[in-house]
Amino acid sequence: MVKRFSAKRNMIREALLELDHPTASDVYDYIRKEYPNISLGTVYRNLSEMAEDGEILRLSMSNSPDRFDFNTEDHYHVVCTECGHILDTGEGLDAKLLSDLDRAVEASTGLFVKSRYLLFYGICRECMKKDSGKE
Amino acid sequence: MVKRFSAKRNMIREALLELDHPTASDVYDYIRKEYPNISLGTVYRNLSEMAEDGEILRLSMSNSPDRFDFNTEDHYHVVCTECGHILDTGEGLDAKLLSDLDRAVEASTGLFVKSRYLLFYGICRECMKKDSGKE
DNA sequence: ATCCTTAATAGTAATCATTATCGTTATTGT
DNA sequence: ACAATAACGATAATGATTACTATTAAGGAT
Repeated sequence: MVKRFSAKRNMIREALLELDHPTASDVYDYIRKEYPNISLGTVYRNLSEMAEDGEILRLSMSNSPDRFDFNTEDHYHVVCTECGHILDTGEGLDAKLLSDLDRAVEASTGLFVKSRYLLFYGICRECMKKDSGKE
Repeated sequence: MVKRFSAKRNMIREALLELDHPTASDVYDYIRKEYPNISLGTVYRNLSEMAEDGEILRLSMSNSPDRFDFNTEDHYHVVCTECGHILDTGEGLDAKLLSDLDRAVEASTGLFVKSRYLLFYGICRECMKKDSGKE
């Protein structure tokens, strides 16, 4: 199936650059401000295809809609449990640590590790400041 | 809200012991074989409450329904991308490796890590044997 | 520049997982 | 036994996502 040029797909790319780990509906809302005639289905279809093609990443968070990331470099995500903000780890998350972890998992399970999905939860800097006053 | 005895909840506990990381509907089907009058809503409600209470774990896999784990010990999960089988890591997944990883993430993001969700993908032993014949 | 094939779209229906509602049932303390 | 209300079954509702269908529009061939 040969890919054709699509203005909508480019708008979606632009939205991904502009927004921070947006959901499909974030992207939809963003584009709709300028071009109210885009369809939510189009957003979902394009995001899914782009993720399928490896052009973007799909992040599945528990209990909330999937999010998408234009950054396909090897990196991971952290979620602030206070404000919900999602941050990227720098892409050089110590490769040795990760491969040691893979080896440990392999030793423990017998499964040959091909990839991993890591998500960290905690308190971000901003919320730490905000919270230090109260409690 | 004081918890009362519930025969259905005990059936759900039993199903969790019997089945391997089941979804809510796996549990429902399992119990229904013996007690066809159980309601799917009851299964969902109990599983959610038990997970909320920390009696069991809720695992959210991407693109598939949540799964539940009676084992609340500190451990992680690996998924075989061939057969879909979910395996537990032994619970002693080198605490030092994990805390080193936390520190690396903290250094990279500024977020103070409180917990993590780790999922590994790969090929399990059985599928490795099966596959070694072909290709 | 026009024609053809079919990718892409808008609009909407359908599906899937999950939660909420509500009238009834059943546990447990009095 | 009785009253208060947790738990239940049945089913409606919600939210996220995918599927369907008729229409539009890339872009290569004529």
